[in-house]
This record gives sequence, C-alpha cells and structure tokens, in this order.
Amino acid sequence: MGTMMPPYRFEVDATAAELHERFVDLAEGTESDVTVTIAGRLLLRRGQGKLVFGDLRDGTARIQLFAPAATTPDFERFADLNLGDWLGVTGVVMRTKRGELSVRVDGWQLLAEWRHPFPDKWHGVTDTELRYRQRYVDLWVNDESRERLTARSRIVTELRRLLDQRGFMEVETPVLHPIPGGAAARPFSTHHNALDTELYLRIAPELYLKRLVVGGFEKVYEIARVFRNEGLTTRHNPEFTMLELYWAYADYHDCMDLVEQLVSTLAISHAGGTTVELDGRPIDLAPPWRRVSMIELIAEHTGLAVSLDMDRDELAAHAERLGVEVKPFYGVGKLILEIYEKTVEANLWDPVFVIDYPKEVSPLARDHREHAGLVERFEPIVAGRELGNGFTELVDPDEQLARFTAQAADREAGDAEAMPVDHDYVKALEYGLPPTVGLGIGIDRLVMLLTGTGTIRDVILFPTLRPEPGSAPS
RNA sequence: GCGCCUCUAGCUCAAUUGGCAGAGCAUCGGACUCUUAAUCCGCAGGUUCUGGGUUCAAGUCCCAGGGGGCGUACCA
Repeated sequence: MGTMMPPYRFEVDATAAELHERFVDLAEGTESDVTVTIAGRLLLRRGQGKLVFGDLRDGTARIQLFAPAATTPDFERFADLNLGDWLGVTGVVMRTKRGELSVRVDGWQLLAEWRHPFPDKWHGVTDTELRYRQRYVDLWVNDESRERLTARSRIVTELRRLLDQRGFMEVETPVLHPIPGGAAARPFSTHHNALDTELYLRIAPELYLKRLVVGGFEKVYEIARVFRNEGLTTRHNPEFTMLELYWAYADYHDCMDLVEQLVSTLAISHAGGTTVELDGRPIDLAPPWRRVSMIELIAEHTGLAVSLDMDRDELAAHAERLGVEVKPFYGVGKLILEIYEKTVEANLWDPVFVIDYPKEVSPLARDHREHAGLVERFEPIVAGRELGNGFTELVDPDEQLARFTAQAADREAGDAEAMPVDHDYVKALEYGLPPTVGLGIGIDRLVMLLTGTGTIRDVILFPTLRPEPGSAPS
C-alpha cells in the first residue's frame, strides 16, 4: 500500500447505533434518501466480485457497508482493505435485499491502518497475556471485554451522580504522602529530588479526607487510585480504585443504609436487577442486608464463644486449633479478627454487614458506644469478598495519639503493616472533627460483583503485569 | 516468596508410546453483483518461549531460565 497520509480531522455525522434505531422500519431492498458519514474499524469483509460487503464498527455498534463496483470510488483499493483498518465512509442509508441495514459506500477514506494480522474473527483472542498487554486489541476482538469495561465506566459515572444527588462533593487529595496512613498495607516508596525527601504512594486517602471535614466540607468523597505493595491475585491488583467518603453528623448505621442503597441501585441499573450471579450462584442484593457482629459470626461458624475478656494465650490456642497462624505480637483483638477471617469470611455468600470490630485492629475507628474494646466498624461482605470498610470515626485527638502509639509499638514488634504515628493528623483533630462516618468501597470489586466477573484483571483496563524482558527504559 | 499447570504459524487449536510439525481463520494470488464467521480454487507461512542434556530420533522425556494462569502466603 505504501505511504498513507491520514487526514487531520474527519467530520462524522452519525453513529451505527443511531442508524439502527432511526432506520428500523426501512424496508428490505430499499434506499433511504438520507446520506450519512460514519467512521470506525473494518472488522469483516465479504467480497462478491463486483460487490463487496464490510462490517464497520464504531464506538456504538456494528453496521454493514455495501460497496458495488459500479458506484464505489477507488473500488479496487476498497476491496483490498485490511481487517482492522479505520475508515471514514459517506453514503446513502439503505437496507439490502436480505434485510441488513447498510451504508452504501459512495465515498470513503482510510483514516488509519492496522498493520498486523487481525486476530481470528470468530474465536477472537483468548491468550490472557495478549489481552492484558495489548488491551486495545482485546477491546476490538472480544465483545465481553469491551462491554465489561464500558460497564465499569458507566457504573462509576452513576455512582458519582448518586453521591452528588445526596449532597456529597467530589475532591482530590494528594497521592504522594510523606507518611503512608489510613490503612494497614505496605506502601510503594519514591523520592522527590527537589525536596530531597522520601514520599509514599498513598495506600488510602482517608486521613486527608477527614482533614477536609475538619475544614468544613461536611460531605466529601474521592474516587481514589490507591497503591499497595502486595501480591497479585484474582482479587488484588497493586493499584486499584477506592471510593472513600466522609459524612459529618452521621454514624455507621446511617452509612450501612447508604451502602445498601448505592449497591442495590447500581445493580438495578447495570446488572438488570438486584439479583446478580457469580460462579453460577445467585446473590440477592436487595436491602436490607443482614447486620451481625463479628463475635456472633464466629460463634455461628465455629461454635466458639470468643470474647475480649478471654485470656490471650487461651485464645491463641483456640486460634491455632482452627488453623490460624499466630504471631507473638497478636493481642486478643487481632486473634479474633484472624479467626473470623480464617473461618467465616469466605463462607459468607449473601450480602452481610459484619459489624463491631476489635479496637486493637481498628486504630482510626471510634469506640463502640456500648461495648468496651470494640469499635463501631462494619465491612460489607458479598460472595465471601470484602466490598469495603466503614466506621464511625475516632474524633478524639488524645485517643488517636494513643492508638497511633500502640500501632508504633506493634511496628517495633514486627508488624510491618502497623501504622506509623501521624502527628500532623492528630493536630488536625485538635481543631475539631465533628461526629463523622467514613466509608471505603473497592470500585474494582464492586464492578466485579455487578458484572459477574471472577478476576480483578478483567475489570481493570491495564492490569499490572511483569514488564516484558528488555522493556526497561533506555 | 512457595507449589501446581501452561507456552506449537499473526489468531484459535491439533500432532498416538519419543518416530517426516498439521488444520481453520487471517495474509497473499485467482473466481464470484445480496453477503452475514460468505463460499470455492491455489500459494505461502515455524528458532514448537530460551539455553543445556538424554536418545539412532525430542513439540513430546530430564535440568536451568523467562512469560502467563491458578492456588498459597502477604493483603482491615
């Protein structure tokens, strides 16, 4: 083909989806009196000698191209186009004798070439590595991928709308943190040259968002990319997206109501109803979701009546019997959490709010108003997966400093994920954080749930992979 | 990090116990004015992931390395 000079712009006045809708009643074998200009990629071509059919797809749908030799300009070259080439086409909208809505190719232009062999037009691409490394190929070839990732975008858009409707304000807080906080996870670290200082990619936006509540932004949220330096699994990607929101004057009961509403509303819009399916099993997302304490769930699933008053070593013995690996710095609270995670969580299927976590493992949550040693915290669990995490916020600066100090001691004792003391955050609390509830929702996992997807990589456009050998910057 | 599985033409996949590396689609050439994964005829297409080893003979068996997947660990 040699050289190609693509145009700098191309005026499109119709999309495939619009044409299918507008000309649904056009009779077989007839032409409309409408001329349109569309653009997209050529995905199939069927030559008939002096007549060529093509399937063009734009961002909305597929539509057939109808190109008779007698009227198609540059017919030889048109018949010779490669699958995958981008085309601009102008022509009359018509329906073939066999009933396929088409655009007759009265004029056409090559907009870009696909210089590689096009993947199998029937089987598409199944090689996961190719699908993830060259997502732009996957998106053209595998309908499910395109639809799933489009759904993700729409879900996030609606989520924003639902929150905006409720008076929440979207904000952006720093990604580079001098002290990584707001979650228990290992951070990625980096270096700022001009300041000559170590910085960390955020593991959560939590502490900055609460500073904003101190500042008078009473209902804020952020759809935040966060980074955790941990393993990759079907449920974990090193960078992922969290919705975090903070809501002044409300507590964790209000917030659970909100989560139920948000998730079930999104399911109705994007999963065709409140019943979704995962691994062939139905899940009913209709509110209300069961709310049950962690200690009660442990009793249900193991018959073991744990309590915060138990002797630490006695509880550790129970834990080990249940297959929990016990580390020396684990206190009673951490042991209870470990037992819950090992014996209960994966067995929960229908949505449930697990509530009232041990204080020891929740350094940012407020003391339970009734039960000493517990905090007012919940996690929505669906299909055995944590969908998020929320709690009535700890507002007392002295208590917060004490909790940070205890965390620092755990760090000394070998807990690499314990939080470091953040004096600047404590200072913010000294200016007064009103009663507030906070929530984090894993957007990736939410999309997995609503689209029935089993691996997080399929809901992330470009999931993290090992760089290809020899791909280092030169 | 550890364990198991996997890697064959551009794509999707075959190849008996270790015995000449194949098909469909795509590409390329030809036929065809209503096709729908068009059809029909023909050509071409390979470092079987890489490097070693065993063997008369290795895609197949063994060792090391690489990519990917799954599990596990880590993961509020």
